[in-house]
Amino acid sequence: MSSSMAPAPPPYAQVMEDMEKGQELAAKLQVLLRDSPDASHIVDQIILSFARTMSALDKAVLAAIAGAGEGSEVQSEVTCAGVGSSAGGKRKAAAGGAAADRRANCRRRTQQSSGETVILKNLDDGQAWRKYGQKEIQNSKHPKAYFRCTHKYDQHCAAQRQVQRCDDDEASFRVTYIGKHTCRDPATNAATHQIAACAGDDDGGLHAGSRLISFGAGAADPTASTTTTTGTAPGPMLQPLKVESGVGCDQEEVLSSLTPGGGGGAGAFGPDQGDVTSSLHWSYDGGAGMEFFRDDDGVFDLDDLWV
DNA sequence: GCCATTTGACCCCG
DNA sequence: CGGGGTCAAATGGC
Repeated sequence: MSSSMAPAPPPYAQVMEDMEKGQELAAKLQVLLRDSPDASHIVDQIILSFARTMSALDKAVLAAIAGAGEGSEVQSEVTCAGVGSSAGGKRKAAAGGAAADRRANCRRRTQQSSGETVILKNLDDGQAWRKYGQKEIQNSKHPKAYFRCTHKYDQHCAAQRQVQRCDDDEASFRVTYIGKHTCRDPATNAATHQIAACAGDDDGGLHAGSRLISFGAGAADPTASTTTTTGTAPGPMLQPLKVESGVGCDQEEVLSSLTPGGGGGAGAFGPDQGDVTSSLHWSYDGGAGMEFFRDDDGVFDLDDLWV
């Protein structure tokens, strides 16, 4: 967030300033509430919301300044889309030796270029993530875990996130969000419903329906894969949940059905890993007014700001 | 049996 | 060439 972004119009500066202030205050609040896992978690969410909003706003402004044109493709989405990748493309060339370049056409995202990085103590953000990889990172003590939206194929949701435990603060995680959720996850809604219960629950949050994992408090390794299965789509059939008008928060019917089976997760693994597939809580409606900053297609209603 | 996680291999980019 | 991101077979829980 370079404050030297000269052309930033007043409204933008104003918003950013307020956001930063809010984030700052939230951070302070977190210190005061560190005794309460629940409260701490909520503050995490608040901080995350601020971060995301600022990032989104920042990008939107940059794009606008760049010249209404497209050009600004900061990252070249990993699009292997059609190339029978996930569908039937089994790999297994290693053994044989015939390195079938199944990914020849796949383009990798340029580094972790764009994405909103935030430091969190809790990893559940209300979204359903599925871990697809983990890597030891060169200058880091902890590995980085890679997640994609559970509905990546279901609903073509491009959201991804990378989680890595901070080197200096073992209790915190550096979470990078890449892409936006374009899916409509039932679990999220259910979660929204649950949060209330969780909040008042002193049990640490681990509840029947809502698998809330509360980190922070216990010194226990937060990284342990407390697999929270998500209320993923019950079957191979993808439900027609996609919102059409894109507008509005996707919170309507609250389903109470959580994951049928799933779960799993090999129990054996050595090192730590900042992972945890989350599945509950609220979706970002908390920020109320913030919702209008983000749109389902990376299109921001700047008009409202530029006035 | 289904599905999420684990983990090593593969591949692209700097 | 090495690091980092992704894939997919294997593994294991429910």
